[in-house]
Amino acid sequence: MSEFLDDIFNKISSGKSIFKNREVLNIDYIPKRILFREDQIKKIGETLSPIIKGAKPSNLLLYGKTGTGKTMVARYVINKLNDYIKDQNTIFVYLNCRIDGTLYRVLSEIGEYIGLKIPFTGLSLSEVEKRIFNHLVDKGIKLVLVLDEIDFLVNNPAKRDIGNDVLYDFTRYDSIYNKSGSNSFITIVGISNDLKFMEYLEGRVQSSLRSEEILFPPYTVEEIKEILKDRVKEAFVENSVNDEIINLIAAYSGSEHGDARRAVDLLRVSGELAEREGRDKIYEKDVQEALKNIEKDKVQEAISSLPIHEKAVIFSIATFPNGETTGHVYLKYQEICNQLGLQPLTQRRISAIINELDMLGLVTAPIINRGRHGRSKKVQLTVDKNQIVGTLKNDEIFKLLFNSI
DNA sequence: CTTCCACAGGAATAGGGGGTCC
DNA sequence: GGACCCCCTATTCCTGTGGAAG
Repeated sequence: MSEFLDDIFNKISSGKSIFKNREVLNIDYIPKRILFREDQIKKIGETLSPIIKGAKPSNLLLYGKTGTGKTMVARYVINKLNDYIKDQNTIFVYLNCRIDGTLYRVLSEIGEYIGLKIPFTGLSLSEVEKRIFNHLVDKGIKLVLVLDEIDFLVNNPAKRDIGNDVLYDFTRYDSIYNKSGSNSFITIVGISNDLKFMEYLEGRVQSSLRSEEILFPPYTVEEIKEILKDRVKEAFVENSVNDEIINLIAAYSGSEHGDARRAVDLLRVSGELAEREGRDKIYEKDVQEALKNIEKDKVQEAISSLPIHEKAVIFSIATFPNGETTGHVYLKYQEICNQLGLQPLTQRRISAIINELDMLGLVTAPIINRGRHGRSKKVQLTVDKNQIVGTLKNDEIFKLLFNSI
């Protein structure tokens, strides 16, 4: 047992690492020079530049799919801009609306950034908003608010109205709320990878929010290669990653829609695999292995963090290799609940859970019409069944199910 | 051309858990 | 302590619907 560990640790400590600077491969690393995004950087810079003189820049929207560099570019420009700003009361706030989760948390986070203590629950949204605005007016703060994945504030039908209301208030702050002559303002930089995002926005919010729009196209495979080369130079010891490996990674990750984040991630994991074996070079098999690992980790993480009923549902789905209708999945689910001693939820709820699993990318659930046989969803696993079973075997409650078979 | 299946998915509601404010 | 707030899960009730079977 302990020789095992010694073995691993020895390899790492004695063998010289193939990494020179691992940090370069982190998701939130901002490189010193950014490739293939000059136009976007320029445009954002120009739009925001009035703030250097204390004037309000117009609002801004950044569009593009995942891994096209939106976040990185936004942060890059803001960091640079910060160097030019002497005014204590000019504040840049970056936050990710999806990670914060709810509108309330987004607001309280904003509050925190501008030096306001907002309890993490208990207040009404309008109260939080009022406090933020009052504080901004009092201190004369100039706020540039970068809202990453801003679509999360309005793409939830249940909360769409509230999301729109709050965004509207924020865009209106300068003219309505702040009439007392202080020169405080709010500029919003929205980032979205959902191109349908606009449909969720009410007209009144749209017009003020989208005064400037900047598109981030997917990277081409060639561009991804260049990006990878750039990172390799900084991150790895010389000669540990050759061009073939770079081409391979670029091909794997770029073919779909030019996702640079995925490419860099793949590079990092490949490197880690090679390092773990004490090698000084990345081989092709490392990349393949890394590809598998990334997928596996994602699935495992997604499933193990699921609530118990959702686990039961996905397990039910997993028993039908060719997809099944909601009704049959529900019957199977009830069966499983009985075996586990669980009170089954209603079908309505299961239907919603299936949709949630769909959103997580674990299943597909397109609606199908079977005429006389009604209308349903054809629910099918998109990941390997063995991964589901494997993960659930380690689950405290699901273990019972497998032991009894 | 009509029927009618097997659900989808919206709306209203409840309740429990987190809290603040006065 | 009471009024009130947000968040999330879940229930009940409901109306809507594409197309094979008749």
